[in-house]
Amino acid sequence: MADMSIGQAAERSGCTVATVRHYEDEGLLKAIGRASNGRRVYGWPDIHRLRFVRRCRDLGFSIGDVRTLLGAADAPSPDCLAVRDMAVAHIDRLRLMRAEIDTLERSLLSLANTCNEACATGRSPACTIVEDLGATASG
Amino acid sequence: MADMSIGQAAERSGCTVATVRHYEDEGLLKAIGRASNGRRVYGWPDIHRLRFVRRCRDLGFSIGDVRTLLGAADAPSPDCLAVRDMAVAHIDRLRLMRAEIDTLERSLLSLANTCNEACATGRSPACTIVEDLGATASG
DNA sequence: GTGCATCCTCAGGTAACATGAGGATCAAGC
DNA sequence: GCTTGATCCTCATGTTACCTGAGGATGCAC
Repeated sequence: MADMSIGQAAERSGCTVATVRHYEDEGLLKAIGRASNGRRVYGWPDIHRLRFVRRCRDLGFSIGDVRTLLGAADAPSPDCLAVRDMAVAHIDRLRLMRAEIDTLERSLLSLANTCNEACATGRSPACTIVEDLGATASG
Repeated sequence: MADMSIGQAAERSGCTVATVRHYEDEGLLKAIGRASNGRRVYGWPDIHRLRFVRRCRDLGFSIGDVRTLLGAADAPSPDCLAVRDMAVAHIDRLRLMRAEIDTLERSLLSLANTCNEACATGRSPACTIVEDLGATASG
């Protein structure tokens, strides 16, 4: 069950083959073995590491973040506090993103309503949606 | 007051100089005049167009979207319904993004709590945040 | 006339992979 | 043994929306 191909490693870690190679290029994996024919050989520890990276990326961490997290996880006594701090910092980033999204949604809704009211049955010269899009204000 | 340099155009449209040139390269601006010394010359219509593009980008539309929007706006009788449809479609995208952010935030919060509870006073071998990050589950 | 700011045109970098070229190898079926 | 299709390899380029820098010309103030 050990000694998997890159295709199997990709499937079992939830990555694409290209992504697995990319993570290796980025130095996120420990030395990957090669068979005599030159093909990469993966074991379960590699699969777990790939899943870790994949999950961190899904959580929105950058490759650089993951490098740091792996460094913390690889340490003799993992620095959980550093990991928690990165998580907390990332939560703050997510909240900012959500606030921006909320603002954008309100702007777009009022924009769309401009058209809904003026053009209930079709195009109307009274619709100002195009001009509104060009307005200077920031919403 | 007309005949502005690219620097002035950038300042008045809320873009950087590089971005103004980029939008021109992307074909989002109508033909920009040149002075005898080869420098670009902008008028107010160009500034308005730049603001339009900038605002659309801030609203999250891609350059391709903006191209479509400009096409609609440039038409003899602007197709406001097409513009509204793009706005509505974009609102849907924003809502999906927000849902993902909410999920990520919950994951990260429970992750951080793992550490908060186990390591109130410092690192603790009881903290599972590092292993939790590597967990397979997606929720 | 001496600087410094601004402008010009390429060219290459950024993030995180995806895609494709061109070629080798493997496993299955006949 | 041979063909066929899937998988693998490396290397190069594409994607998005710009940013940064090289190398050089110009404009404006003192």
